[in-house]
Amino acid sequence: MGEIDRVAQAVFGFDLRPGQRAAADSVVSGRDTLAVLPTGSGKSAIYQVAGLVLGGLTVVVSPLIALQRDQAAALGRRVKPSGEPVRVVQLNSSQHHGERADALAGLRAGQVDFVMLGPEQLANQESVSALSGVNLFAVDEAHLVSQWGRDFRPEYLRLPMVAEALGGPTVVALTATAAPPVQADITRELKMRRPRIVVTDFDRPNIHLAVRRTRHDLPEDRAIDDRTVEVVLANDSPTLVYALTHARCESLASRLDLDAYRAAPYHAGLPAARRAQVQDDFLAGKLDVVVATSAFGMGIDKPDVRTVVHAGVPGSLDEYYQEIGRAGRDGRPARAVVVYDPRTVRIPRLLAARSRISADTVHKVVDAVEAAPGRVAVKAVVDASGVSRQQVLRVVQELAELGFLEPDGSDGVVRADQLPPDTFALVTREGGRQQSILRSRIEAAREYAETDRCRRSELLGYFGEHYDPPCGACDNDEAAAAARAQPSKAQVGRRHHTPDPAAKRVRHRLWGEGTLLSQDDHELTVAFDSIGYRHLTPAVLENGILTVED
DNA sequence: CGTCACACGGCTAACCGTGTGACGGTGCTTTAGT
Repeated sequence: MGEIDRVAQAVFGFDLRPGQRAAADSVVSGRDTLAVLPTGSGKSAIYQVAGLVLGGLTVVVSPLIALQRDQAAALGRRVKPSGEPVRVVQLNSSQHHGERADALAGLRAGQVDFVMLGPEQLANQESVSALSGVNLFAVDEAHLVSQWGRDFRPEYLRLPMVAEALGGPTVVALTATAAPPVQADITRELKMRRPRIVVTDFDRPNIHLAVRRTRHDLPEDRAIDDRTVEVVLANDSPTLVYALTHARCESLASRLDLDAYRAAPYHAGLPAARRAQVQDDFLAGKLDVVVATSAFGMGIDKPDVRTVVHAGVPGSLDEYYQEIGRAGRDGRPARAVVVYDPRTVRIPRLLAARSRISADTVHKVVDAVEAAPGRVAVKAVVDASGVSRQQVLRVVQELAELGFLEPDGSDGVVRADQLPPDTFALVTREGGRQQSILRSRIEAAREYAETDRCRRSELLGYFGEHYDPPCGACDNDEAAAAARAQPSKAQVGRRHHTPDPAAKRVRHRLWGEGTLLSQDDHELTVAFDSIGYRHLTPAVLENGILTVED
């Protein structure tokens, strides 16, 4: 029995499962590691066990203060093999002065095993300078690096610089969902060195998949609400409904409330206390239905959610899979239903368009950077340009990726060179590239809703996993079986699917490199690094437009 | 970007086309003032 198993047993009282074990092994041997493991499979055990085996300080980056708090509380109850308690501290803005001072003092004295914090804390000199002896740098919910780093929380993209400033510890990134292009994005953005990627089977066979169309003769909102209520009534609760706007959350929750469900809305427009109450009530079984935006879900571990309904298709299948993954964690049958109305696709489209950095912002930031000689601090650029810190960080990040700037782990931006005259055009072009990736992800989600093929096969195909249809547990397979009049049960259970973590890399004459996700007689699906998802005819392989790399 | 509610003009009775404006997600932080 190795050190890893001993620590897992002695400290946590369980054996690691194969995926956890493989990831922990890789981390302990010093390899940067990305672990893509299904929700509820104990991803945190990986950095916890590996951190204790490696010794020293483990920095854990986690997106929500509530998650940091939960993890710290759970970990702080553990006792090391030496008999000492595991020492965990947090750093965030909700702490009292004394609490923060104690945490910093403990860190400076080198008495801490784990520090839990958000990426923003790592832009804070006081926090960073207290960290020493860091042997492991863990990024939880790592898909957010890709999902939020470019716009919403740009501090996510500064993590690799901080890790380097901390002496370049081993990096472990953990997530439940990441299609191959997202995996590539995470390892690239975190600047992981020769990353080992551990991916376990994506399929959740107990979740039945279906899509219901709305009535097109009704106004959009009414059409969605009607069909969603119908679907909720027809399925078992507890139920989680995902809506795209606050207004839909409110109207659906009140309609379901009238239908004698204990239902509540949940979105970022509600006061924090109310949100906490809804979450607690849902976990405690005091609510049948929560109607939420994407704000709901991270850190929610409720095993008996029977139904997840999407009132409108989200902006990507990555988000979709993340959200339906909250159904049926107890392994018992559960259902995921999309209420599909082509009109609602405008919402993800709008949000994608809005996430683009404005030309005006790019101009102001570029001007401010050019006007200051040598090393410029982000704060100085904020003051000089009149642009918000968030927006400045986004432009600075783009300039860094283009190789014009070298940001460092502090608040500084190091100018490698004079900015070339076409800087503005290059940043804009990069923005256009990001836009086309976002649009292709939206289209892939829409295609999932519109397909008449096996949904499991389509969904897993998006994640680069081959699955031979039919699954027998989706609406399309059931409809096909019914159409054949003599449904053959022999099909079910005789299925073949293989995780394909080493999906083939290909090169297209126009679109450059990408990952081949699926291939059959009449269609190839490729996720291109430059433009996102595209469907191609197999002829492109024969005429050499697309070539497979070794 | 796209949908929809509402107002308006046209023009004489109820309604049609056109124009206009409102609306739309995710969290940290930090500070000023109750």
